[in-house]
Amino acid sequence: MPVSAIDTLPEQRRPDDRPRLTELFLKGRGRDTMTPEDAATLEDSIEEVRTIPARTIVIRRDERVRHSSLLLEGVMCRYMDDRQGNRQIVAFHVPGDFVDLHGFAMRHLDHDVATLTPVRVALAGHDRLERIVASYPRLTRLLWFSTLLDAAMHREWVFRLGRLEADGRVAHLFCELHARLAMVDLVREGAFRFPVTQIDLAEAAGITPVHLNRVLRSLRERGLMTFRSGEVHILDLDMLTALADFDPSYLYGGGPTLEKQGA
Amino acid sequence: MPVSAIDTLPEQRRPDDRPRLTELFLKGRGRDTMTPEDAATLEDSIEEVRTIPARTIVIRRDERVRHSSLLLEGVMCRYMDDRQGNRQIVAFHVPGDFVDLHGFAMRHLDHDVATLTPVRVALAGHDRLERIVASYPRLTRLLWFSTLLDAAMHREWVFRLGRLEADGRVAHLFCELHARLAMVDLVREGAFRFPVTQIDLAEAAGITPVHLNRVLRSLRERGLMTFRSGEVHILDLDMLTALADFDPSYLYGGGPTLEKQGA
DNA sequence: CGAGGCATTGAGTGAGCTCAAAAGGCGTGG
DNA sequence: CCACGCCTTTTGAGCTCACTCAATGCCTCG
Repeated sequence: MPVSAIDTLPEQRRPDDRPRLTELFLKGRGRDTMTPEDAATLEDSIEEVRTIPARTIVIRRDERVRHSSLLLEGVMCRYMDDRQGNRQIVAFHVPGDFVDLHGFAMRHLDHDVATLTPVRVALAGHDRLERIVASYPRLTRLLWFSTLLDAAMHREWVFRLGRLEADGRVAHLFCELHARLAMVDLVREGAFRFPVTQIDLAEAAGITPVHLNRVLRSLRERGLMTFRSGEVHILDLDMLTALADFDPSYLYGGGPTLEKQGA
Repeated sequence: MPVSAIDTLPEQRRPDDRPRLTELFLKGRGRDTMTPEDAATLEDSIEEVRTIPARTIVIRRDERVRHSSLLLEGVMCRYMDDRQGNRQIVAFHVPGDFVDLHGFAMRHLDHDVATLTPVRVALAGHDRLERIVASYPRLTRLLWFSTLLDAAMHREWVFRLGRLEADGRVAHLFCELHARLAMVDLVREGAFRFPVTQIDLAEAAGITPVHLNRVLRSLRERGLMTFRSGEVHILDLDMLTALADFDPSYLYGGGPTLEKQGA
């Protein structure tokens, strides 16, 4: 359903918003270990800010990419289609996520990237990232780490799809979104906006839209959560967590350096 | 079932096997873009070679890690257990894979790592990798890329579990293994060794061992492939590929620089 | 030779699917 | 402003794939 064409509305970058654009990057995951110089360097890698409409394909698989997108506002996703056109969403992205940073090291992607809502993204040029890798090892490791966070989420999705039943999958999905959005301060009293369709959720949970609808009804009737017109209300996080077998530690709250045990 | 305890048998490193240990790393995926100096530097990061028995847990989740393992021989896996003890394998590893290189940038892992067969691994110290990041940007990007390859495989597993039915999942798994093992020259006339149990395969495919067994029978009866006593024979790769909706491009044969299309 | 793990097969059950239909929401054009 | 159309959401009915439970055979190893 996403129409192609990158209808971009380039914005003017004002000098005074310099330290602003990347402020959500790795927030709650070790951003604070970044030196002011690292932060400024990262900020300098942003060449442009774009506004993109909802339901737009931003990058097609196999396409050569020359910049990476830091999501500032809105929701994006990455997905793959099978031969019959059935879609599997492999990642949701929320503000603060470097959506396609892996495109820097991979040169081209193995999946499509699209917006689900209208978004604002900050574009980091790969030539500038190249300079970071050449001269800022600590920042380089943080960028690397952030792509590994995505990999950790992928693993958790594998777990979700491999081991959980439909209600657990949906619960897990919302537990993850709740935790991730909370880290960038987008949750208010257990509620957050996530304006996607039930079809999108079904394509991420690996179930049919019809069954997803039934699962949502069940979760609502059990008093665990509601999803209505893009608004999520978590009513019983403990029960939802238990149903999802959810353990947020894969999100690396605190960042890479936070140790759990000795040895 | 894997017993804990790292029963390691440290080997003596002979000076003459210097250029040998890392020779499978990124083979078929841009290893050739590595300069001799890069290759030597990588080789120098290896501190030790270990032999580890089958069914041994090598790294437990949350454990602080100080070196990363390049698999030389054998099969390893990464997995996560749910609260009831059901296991989901999230990755298989074959020779040439840097099994837990992500542990370098993450400091601790969100899953366990175990051997499935007896293995030989080369251990790269994180302090030496740190020096690579500080001084060898091109090699750093290749290391980064190799962790992103794992992420790409994770995504494909998400697709497999989210969109395929049991026979497709199993077919996909074997298509991937076939392609990956072929890259490191471990396939002979469509046959390769993969000495794991049907239980392991089931834990990777997200189905029960009983059903996996039925699927294997079906694939065998349809003349697509056989799996017997750790030996895989691909009999009809085209049909298997079609059944699996398999497209090997996510394995980045040729490496990061190989472009597919312009723009 | 016995024990334990793995592989295999059967029978019955159930979660999630397909097919189908209808209601609600929203934007566009007459 | 209303009507239409399209997409999304919702619900029902029947079916199927994969599950559970169970039993048996096989193979390896002590």
